[in-house]
Amino acid sequence: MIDLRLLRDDPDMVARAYAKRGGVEGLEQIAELDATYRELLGEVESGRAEHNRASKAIGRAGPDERPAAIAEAKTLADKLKVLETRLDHAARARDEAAAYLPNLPHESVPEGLSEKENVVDRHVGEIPQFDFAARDHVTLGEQLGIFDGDRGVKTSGSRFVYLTGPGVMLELALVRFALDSLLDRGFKPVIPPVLVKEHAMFGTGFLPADEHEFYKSERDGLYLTGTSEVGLAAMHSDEILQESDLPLRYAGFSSNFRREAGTYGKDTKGLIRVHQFDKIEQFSFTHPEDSWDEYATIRANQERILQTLEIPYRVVTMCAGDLGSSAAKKVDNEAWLPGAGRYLEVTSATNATDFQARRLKVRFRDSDGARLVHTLNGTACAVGRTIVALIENHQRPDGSIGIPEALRPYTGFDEIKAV
RNA sequence: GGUGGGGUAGCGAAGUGGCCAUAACGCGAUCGCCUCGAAAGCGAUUGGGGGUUAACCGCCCCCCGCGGGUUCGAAUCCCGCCCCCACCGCCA
Repeated sequence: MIDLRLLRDDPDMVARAYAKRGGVEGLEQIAELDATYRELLGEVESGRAEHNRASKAIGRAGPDERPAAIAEAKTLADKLKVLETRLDHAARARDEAAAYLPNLPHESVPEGLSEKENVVDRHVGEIPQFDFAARDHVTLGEQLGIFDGDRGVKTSGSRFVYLTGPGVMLELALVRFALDSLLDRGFKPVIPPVLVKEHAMFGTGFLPADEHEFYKSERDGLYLTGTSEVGLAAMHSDEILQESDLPLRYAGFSSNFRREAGTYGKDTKGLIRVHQFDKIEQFSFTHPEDSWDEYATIRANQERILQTLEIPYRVVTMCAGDLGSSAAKKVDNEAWLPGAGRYLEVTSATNATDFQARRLKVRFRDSDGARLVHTLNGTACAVGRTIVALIENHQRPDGSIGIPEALRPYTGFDEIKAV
């Protein structure tokens, strides 16, 4: 949710900002709905004031004045009821329309309407030069018993896998490694609920826009989250935090569930695009003035993890048209996959500014009263895709995988032997 | 799932149809007085959202778990839901 006052005070600025993302439909209507709402609100409020006065007068009235006073108050009450119904409709119409408005892109976000216009900023790390034909992660993974895709399909359908043997050890090692690299930087580990109420999905901006992306338990009215961001963001909903407690930093670990609707035929094998995967996620609640510094912190953590794992990657800034609904800015790191011969998104960092905070009502108190915080999220380690990048980049001619130095204390072994 | 009790400010808690909503009372917090300093004591202050305003002041509206209803008027009465506590049942 954006601040509708912005739309009220400077509609051109808002329209220009949205035009950068490809425009939004019905911006003028929303402005009109808002104006109608406020006009009605004024009428209702003065109606209520009048009625309150009449009503209170009854309490003080003597027995003979009472019937007349009651009759007068009743007339006012009836009139009010009609107005209040209209106000109610107006508020609903405005809020429903406004709920679809995405965040305003930050000025540093490049122009562009499709992912083709995302900007590659930098390349980091050595691309490995193999003197043998590099295998892709599907071949390596099934050969080495890291995962079992066929049985995943048997049990749960396509895009489900069993992670097995060394795959499990690798996952647990990566999780603990990523967690450790955040703990000493003030991130508190959290395993959030992955089944959440509608308000959490709405508050993070995944609803109403991306409904089709998520599994839902209709019977209980709960959604399976596609990222621990949801549980972490909602953790402080309806709270007023202490200014001195900011930034609040969390390292969330959870399984994530995505329906991957509309991706039929894309990455159907292996760990790249699955309905269920585990991930360590950074999430920060910050003072609004500090959120871009925090953004840099989160991104630095992401890059450090990739570098430490000796995975080459490039940094891609999303253009305005490719931003998620809550994002003012989004930057991805894409790992190079020597086997597949392409780059793969392995991390993503978003500054949602006050967009989620407004919907979730997460505020802090300073001398001006309660103000909205900013929220940010960024992958620390998406386990499945990191395993993909890791094994493709650290494969050896004989089909074994070398474990990067920094991960060995966590795996307890320094290679996955060829079989 | 059943029965009983409960959800009011940062916390505890009073209030069972108007004179009780910034809301009694107590605690905590902040500021001031006192003090060399502190404690004690005394005094003051101490919620959120919204409208009006260029902004401030002011004025007004809304908020007693959530949503409906009854009434001129609801924290208070009625209905539904959620959550907490206790016991029972069921399950690990």
